[in-house]
Amino acid sequence: MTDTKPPSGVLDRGLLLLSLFSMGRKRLQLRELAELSGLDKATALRLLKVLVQWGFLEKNGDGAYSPGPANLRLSSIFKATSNLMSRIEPPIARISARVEQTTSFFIRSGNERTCLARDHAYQDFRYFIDVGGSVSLDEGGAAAQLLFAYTEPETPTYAATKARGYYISRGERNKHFASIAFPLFESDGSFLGAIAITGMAVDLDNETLISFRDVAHAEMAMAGFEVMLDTGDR
Amino acid sequence: MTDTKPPSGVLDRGLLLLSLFSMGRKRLQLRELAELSGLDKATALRLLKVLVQWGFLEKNGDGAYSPGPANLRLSSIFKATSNLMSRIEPPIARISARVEQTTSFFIRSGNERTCLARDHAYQDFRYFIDVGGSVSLDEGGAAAQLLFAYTEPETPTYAATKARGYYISRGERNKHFASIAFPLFESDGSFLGAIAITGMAVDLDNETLISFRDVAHAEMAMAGFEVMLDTGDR
DNA sequence: AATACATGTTTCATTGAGTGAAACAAGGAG
DNA sequence: CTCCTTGTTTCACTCAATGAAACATGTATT
Repeated sequence: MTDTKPPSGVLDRGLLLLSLFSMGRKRLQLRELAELSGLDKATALRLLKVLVQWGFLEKNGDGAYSPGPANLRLSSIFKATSNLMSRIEPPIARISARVEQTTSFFIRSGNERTCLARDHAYQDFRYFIDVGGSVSLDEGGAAAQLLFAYTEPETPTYAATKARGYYISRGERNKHFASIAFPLFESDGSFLGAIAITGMAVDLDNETLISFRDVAHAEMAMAGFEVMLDTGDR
Repeated sequence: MTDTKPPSGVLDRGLLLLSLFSMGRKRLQLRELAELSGLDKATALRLLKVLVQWGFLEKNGDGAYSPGPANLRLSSIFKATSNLMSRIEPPIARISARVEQTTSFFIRSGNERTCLARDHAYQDFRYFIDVGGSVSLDEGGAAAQLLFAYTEPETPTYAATKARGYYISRGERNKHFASIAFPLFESDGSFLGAIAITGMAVDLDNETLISFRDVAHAEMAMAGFEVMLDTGDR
């Protein structure tokens, strides 16, 4: 119920409070925020006032807090700036067109995965979260497993995933869907996030999914990204 | 050149750093951030590290900072939560359709105005900033004048604008455009922001603009907003 | 090459801003 | 009316934030 970490540093604590909000917890009141963050009520209250003052949160009539308009402002600057997003959208769209399935790019953001780019091919499922949306990593899915493998301390399971280079999930989040996820690296070898290709489980056996990965690898490589880490064979 | 206020409070300072970014200043380096905020280099550096750690900023290859993906996350929660935005979009769209001009809703956010909603009617000018975008109030425009009038201490000029109930600008920001802006209030009488209707100056004489305001007033009233403050005639 | 300059990073003694327990206030529920 | 929950204010103590200075690194200028 309670998080086990009350972080030190005023700014850390403020940003922690902000980060407690998610699509699943859009509105939180003082008590919940204090509980989830592990902060004292008085401390949380003081920080919240500042966050409201700057428009990063807003206080609703019933006393609950929710994200404010300042985030919209910064988000649109982020979109305009992020060369990652403008670089990644074209190859995502091409992969999506070639495999005729939904292709997404996820990054880890705290303990959630955020969808930075997505192309739906011809399908128009409303099941999928939108760009900018995020879900807890604990809810699983191929992309979540992959993000864990590359951002958590190494375990045998994670090491296996990394050695394999992809993760396939069937019915993990929704029983009718199947996904393959694989890592994406910057050209300097730094880990960026997970590409996931998702479609109806009945259409996609494992062999097909792996062939999709090959298609995606080729497109991403052409766009200047790395898809496999050098294992240092020199 | 330098801002005259180095605010106290660690969280304040951190959020100040975030708020320095705008569509006009998408990327800032440590020196600029320290200068603009009035903070010591060392202090700014420490705060920036935290902001990067949580994904609110990211450090680009050349050492410059820019807003990070955490903003995208919170922005999409904001959009999903803000009943203001979901309430205001339909009437904006209807006004836009009826007057066949671009209709926007601006709020004041610090010393800038942020576009919370917009409908372009049939036009597709790329001149306009997007939803979420913001520009300094000092750059003027009808919406800026109106936001000033309702959020700054009263002066004769501001009082006149409030008494009139609208503000018309011609060629203030761009010589080919003309706008009319008027205030929007919550049903409890609290000030929300400015509605602005903008189009080509040649098409829009003042009489036309004022008739647009009447259209907009009717639509906004139907959507449950107040458009004029009671002058207390009881 | 050598020098000067601009920008980023680390260190450390000082102190004042942040902390949290407790008391207080304001509702709501039973 | 009383009990319980949630939000707000107060205040003495102390730890985390501060900023000057030294250091590192990189980029122009001569």
